[in-house]
Amino acid sequence: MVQARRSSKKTRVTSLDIAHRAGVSQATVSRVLRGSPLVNADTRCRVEEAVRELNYKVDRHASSLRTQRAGTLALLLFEDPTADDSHINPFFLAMLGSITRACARHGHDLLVSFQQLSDDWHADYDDSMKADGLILLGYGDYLAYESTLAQLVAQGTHFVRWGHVWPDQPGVTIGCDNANGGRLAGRHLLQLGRRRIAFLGNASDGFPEFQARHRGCAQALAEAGLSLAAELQVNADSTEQAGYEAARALLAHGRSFDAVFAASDLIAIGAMRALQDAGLRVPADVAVVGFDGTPMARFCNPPLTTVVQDTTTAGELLVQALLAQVRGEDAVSLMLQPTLDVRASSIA
Amino acid sequence: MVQARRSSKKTRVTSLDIAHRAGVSQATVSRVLRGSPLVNADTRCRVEEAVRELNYKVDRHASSLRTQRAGTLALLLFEDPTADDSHINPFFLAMLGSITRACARHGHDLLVSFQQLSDDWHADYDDSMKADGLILLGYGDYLAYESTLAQLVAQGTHFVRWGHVWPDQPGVTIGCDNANGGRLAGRHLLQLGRRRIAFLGNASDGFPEFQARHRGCAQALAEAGLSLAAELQVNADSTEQAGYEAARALLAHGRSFDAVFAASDLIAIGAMRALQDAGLRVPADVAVVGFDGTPMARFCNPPLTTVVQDTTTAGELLVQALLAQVRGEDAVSLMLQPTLDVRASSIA
DNA sequence: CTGAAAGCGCTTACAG
DNA sequence: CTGAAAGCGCTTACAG
Repeated sequence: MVQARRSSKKTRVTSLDIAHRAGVSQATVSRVLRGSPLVNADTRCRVEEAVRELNYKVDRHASSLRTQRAGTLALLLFEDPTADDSHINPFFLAMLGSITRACARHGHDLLVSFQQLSDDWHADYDDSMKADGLILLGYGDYLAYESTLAQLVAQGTHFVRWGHVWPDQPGVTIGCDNANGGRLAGRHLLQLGRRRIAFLGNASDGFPEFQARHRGCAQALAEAGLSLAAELQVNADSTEQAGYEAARALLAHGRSFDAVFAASDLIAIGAMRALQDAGLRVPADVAVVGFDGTPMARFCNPPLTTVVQDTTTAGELLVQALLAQVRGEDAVSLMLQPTLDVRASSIA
Repeated sequence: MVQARRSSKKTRVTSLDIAHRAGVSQATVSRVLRGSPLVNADTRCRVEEAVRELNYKVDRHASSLRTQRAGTLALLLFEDPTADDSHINPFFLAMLGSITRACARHGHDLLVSFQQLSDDWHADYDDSMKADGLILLGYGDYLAYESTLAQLVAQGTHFVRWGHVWPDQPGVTIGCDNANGGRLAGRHLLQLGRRRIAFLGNASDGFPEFQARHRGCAQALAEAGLSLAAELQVNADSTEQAGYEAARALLAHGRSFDAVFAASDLIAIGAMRALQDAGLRVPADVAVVGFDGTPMARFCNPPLTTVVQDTTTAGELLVQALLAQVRGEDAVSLMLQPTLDVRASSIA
């Protein structure tokens, strides 16, 4: 099989070309480029000039082959297999953005890959040396891939995960204090005089983040001597469609409620539409609070009160924790504190 | 500087280990893994078994160093320097998603990088062999980087660009038929009986895509013997904020209009808010049409009529065109036809 | 169909 | 401070 060469391109400039031009050995060129202090200032200048003149760039493959380090991290984004093509969860998209920037700040490249939880993805990126470490991001049933995490640890693969933080979890996890986020939402609604709060979102064991949001909200109510009524909880995945349907189900059952705490912004936006379609006013009849702090929350009508996860900090911490591991240092799991953005969906 | 080794990890399995285990030469292992037909079926099986048993993965750096091909594409996303961290244009985020998937389908990895137009980015990814080719995506003033494109061509860098398609452009561009999109929007509004159509978006030479959308809409009006009034055009970047301000400016001037065609969904969503804040009803008083077909368009209130760019097809075509170039084949620029999604922001 | 060997372009002890 | 040399792990003519 004949592969076309990049015919239009001049033959590649190597460190040997630089060495000739600068009148030094190839080893010295390498030292200059790696920033070694063992180089005479004059020599350094000559080499740097040659590098500039010939527009030389170090070959990453040769360098990585030698050093056994890729200078690259891989982001594996796990998607709900049912997700349609254009529909990546906006929260994870925001995370992708902040992780990309964090990688750049730390001088690393980022490989991005979308995966299904069911895939046999494993540590392919790591094993083939494409990346020094993995960042795992995603939704779907946590239980489904817990065993894979243990395997990654056993193999010595460097990785960090964004998600719910448990006490004895395999590997390093950075996550949001979801319970506290739920508490913020609950207290806010209580302050507004709401008493019958519905929770929309899957609160089963496979979805520990949603579960913690639910638990936190329940705690806030308990502090006030109230409780989150079980019949006002409806399961929903994190999609607008699921939120719409969950709110419809709630209405269909004829149960009275004066507030909705949705486990995600998408669910909240879907729920608001269902409420409005049913002739209810938001927030006059039903106050709505979401979770995530996605850009959409500002644009919907009415603008959505939401528990904000700071994706910029999250991305930075994920990258820092991963690079620490790569350097052989210890990294620990930790939780970020969310904040509440109050908008018109909850206050009149 | 002492670098910690990945101490917890067993020493790396190489093709030589596989060769020993399978009782063949290392060269044969490589042949099997590359899918060479010059291997006995039996031998192939033995090698494949050893690969499985030892969980061997080809070292990408060694392979790429030898073949001079990275098996990786790089996506350079150019951002408005003023963009705040969490605020990547949702249209480009959707493109990122579809490009990631398209790369996976074609067996390539994707490196993602955010860049500022002003940066001296150039062809770093290509020169350092990190990627076989570049996908350029972004907004901001086109004129600002046209010369850089010519330079890429001169260097023989493989790249494709998403953007406005001109007749004699350097390199390969895939883009939307923006003029036709503008025509779709214009005709739609005319059909609804609207006559005084405002255009929100920067229609200067530096923004050829917006300009084409404006031109197309003007043509639709011209076909009906009408015209797009110059005093109803207000510049706006593609942000919700800019859309809000542009609509405010329009209202402040006291000019009458019964429809808004916004150059992007973000502009449209901002404009809708400004109109509603001013007590106008959408669409009863003013019909609004956006451009892009972002997910947000469905969620806002009222849901937004918008000219849809098919990001899935766009991503696939970008990757195909780039890989064709990498193989040494010719690739040509082409335009995708947009469609119109009619929603409640234009029809009652 | 298979093996021995060269070589991709670096980095880094080692010797001076 | 600098150079000569080994070697990272592959792929692919070349010879059989």
